Amino acid sequence: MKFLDIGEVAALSGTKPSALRYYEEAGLIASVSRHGLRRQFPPEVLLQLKLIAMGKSAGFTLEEIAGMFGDNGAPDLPRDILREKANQIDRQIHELTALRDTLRHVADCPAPSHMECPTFRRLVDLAGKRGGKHKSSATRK
Amino acid sequence: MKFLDIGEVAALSGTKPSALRYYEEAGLIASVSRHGLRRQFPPEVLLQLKLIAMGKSAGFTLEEIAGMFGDNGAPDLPRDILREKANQIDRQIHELTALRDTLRHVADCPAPSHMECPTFRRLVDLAGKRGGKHKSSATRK
DNA sequence: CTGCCACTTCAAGCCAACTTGAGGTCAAGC
DNA sequence: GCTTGACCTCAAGTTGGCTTGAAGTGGCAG
Repeated sequence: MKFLDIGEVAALSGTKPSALRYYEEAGLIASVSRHGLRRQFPPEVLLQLKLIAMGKSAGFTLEEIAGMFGDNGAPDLPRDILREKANQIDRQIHELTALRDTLRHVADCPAPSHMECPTFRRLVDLAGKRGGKHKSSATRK
Repeated sequence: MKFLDIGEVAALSGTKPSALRYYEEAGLIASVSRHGLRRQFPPEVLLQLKLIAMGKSAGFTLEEIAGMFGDNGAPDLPRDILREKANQIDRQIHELTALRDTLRHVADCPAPSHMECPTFRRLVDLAGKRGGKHKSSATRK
């Protein structure tokens, strides 16, 4: 069994050792044993880290990510919850698409003030149209 | 001219007054005057807040967002920078799409361990393939 | 056997993005 | 003309996600 030192994982994944320890603490990854004091990570951890990176980039908190992928590293939840997460992400994709298109439009639109440009307004309107829950703004307390 | 009280803006946008003041402080939005002590916001601020929300959901910091949209509220940057931002977002959309598809696949795949499932691995691999800059992980100091 | 150096723990620090709280102001309705 | 309540300021607190620093440990090359 070829296990990995924290430094190797760091090098291979681009994640700093301190962050890796933090992730282990938070239950997102797990080392299988110790070699002396040193954590030994199974190679799968690299895949898990990729998933974690994806989740972060999706705007999920580490806690949400931890909930999304079980201790074993692979997604491990009731199917309908997974689907709900997927839909959440889908909504976000739509928002991002609108933002991307808005920026692209602005980069090409010759109008003096974008606020007046109907295309601009339509694009922006198009954004928020999706129910708008996620973990944002006005839902707390 | 019908200007808006901070409370009205809050109600209409779903952003708390404290956050609005914070945004003003940070230069993301601007009030046009005061009525007594009270900030008076132009209606455009609602559109700006939508753009800000989009930017946040895209994972940009407030500072980046402030840089993306000029004081006037509309995007206001050299075209190639706007295009670069748009491409950045595009990359993120690809990542999110991969994550969404991964979750959906897992929700439907009957394999006992996803780590073994080739479809799963392919989906995950598909994610990171895009150069991977953005403001993530291994770029700091 | 001796160092070296990559690791270890633990506490404290840091940044972003807000929120909370105390104490104050002021225009509008009664 | 007084109260009320939505606003104000400013300082401090909170949360998430790490990083940094000090002090210690232990496998392995020489």
